[in-house]
Amino acid sequence: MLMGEYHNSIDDKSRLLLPSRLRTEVAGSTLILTRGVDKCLWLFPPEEWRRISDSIMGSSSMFKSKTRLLQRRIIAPAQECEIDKSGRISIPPTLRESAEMKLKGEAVILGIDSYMELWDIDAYADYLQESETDFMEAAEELGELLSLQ
Amino acid sequence: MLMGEYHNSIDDKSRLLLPSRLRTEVAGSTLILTRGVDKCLWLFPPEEWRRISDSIMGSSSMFKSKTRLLQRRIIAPAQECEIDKSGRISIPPTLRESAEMKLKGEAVILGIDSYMELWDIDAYADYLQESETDFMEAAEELGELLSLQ
DNA sequence: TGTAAAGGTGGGTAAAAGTGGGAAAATATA
DNA sequence: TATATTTTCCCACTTTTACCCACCTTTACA
Repeated sequence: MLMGEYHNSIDDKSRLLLPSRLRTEVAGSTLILTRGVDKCLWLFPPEEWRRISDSIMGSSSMFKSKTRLLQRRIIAPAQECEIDKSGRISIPPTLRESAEMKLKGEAVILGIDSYMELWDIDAYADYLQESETDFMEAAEELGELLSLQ
Repeated sequence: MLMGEYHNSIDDKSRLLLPSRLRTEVAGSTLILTRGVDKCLWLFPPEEWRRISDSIMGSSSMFKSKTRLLQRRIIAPAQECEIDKSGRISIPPTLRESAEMKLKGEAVILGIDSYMELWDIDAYADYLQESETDFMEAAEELGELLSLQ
């Protein structure tokens, strides 16, 4: 299970080192990188990506507007990427820019169960701050849910 | 499977380079270009185009107004186009203008499973912004779908 | 605390991808 | 038929990417 929050920097060739703790959790050297919901990138092992993309593509038609939205925001931006011999992935410029990640900038890498999230460090700080109230609410709801069990 | 979001520019001869990653996925050098739903162009491999056009023409009659609309918006504007030796297609001016794409302007190329979408970069940014709320909704629904599996 | 191994960083180089533009061919115009 | 305009084809140049290797830093352990 992927876990952990790490801060690594993107080099001037748009490469990002994946922490070795996370690397050992994913089987092969191929991952799927795409735009996430919110201002971040998602990084999936291939089988996990297949689950997501199948459920978007499966029940859908290019003639439905919600399908097209999901296809354009999630499916289309996706890229296969290889982990190089030093454990880095190379982030295509279009994807990097969509998450406001800068060359030579600090990135946050989150391990979340079966996938990873990549954030620009400032964008992530902003996100956490903006959503503090929502987080408190969510925590309350979770508390109620748990006390019922 | 076609995947990826790319930004290339249209040159002053109305030519657009198709990213090599997408080119390798389509078999031949002939593609069908037509107007898409929303302010974009659709680019199909011939067999995929046949599927779409058959399904529009098949279930329909020229004496139904909605059929005529689909025929006029999707079927009629379609053009065959060839990929040249440098991997570019030449976009006919009428189609280019229907998607607000400018000479020497930046275009967004989306790979979506079995076809491609072409957008003017500003028009695409506008589209994404306008549909942000819908996207969040669609993402929530997708989340519920996935958690049931 | 020395040494080896693993983890992390930077950069050089060759190949591939992308860009622009000239010349020839085709089409249109006078 | 001569001239102008557009389109197509091709070539050369520039930029980007992929791949590799060397080295520096941290960690683990004797």
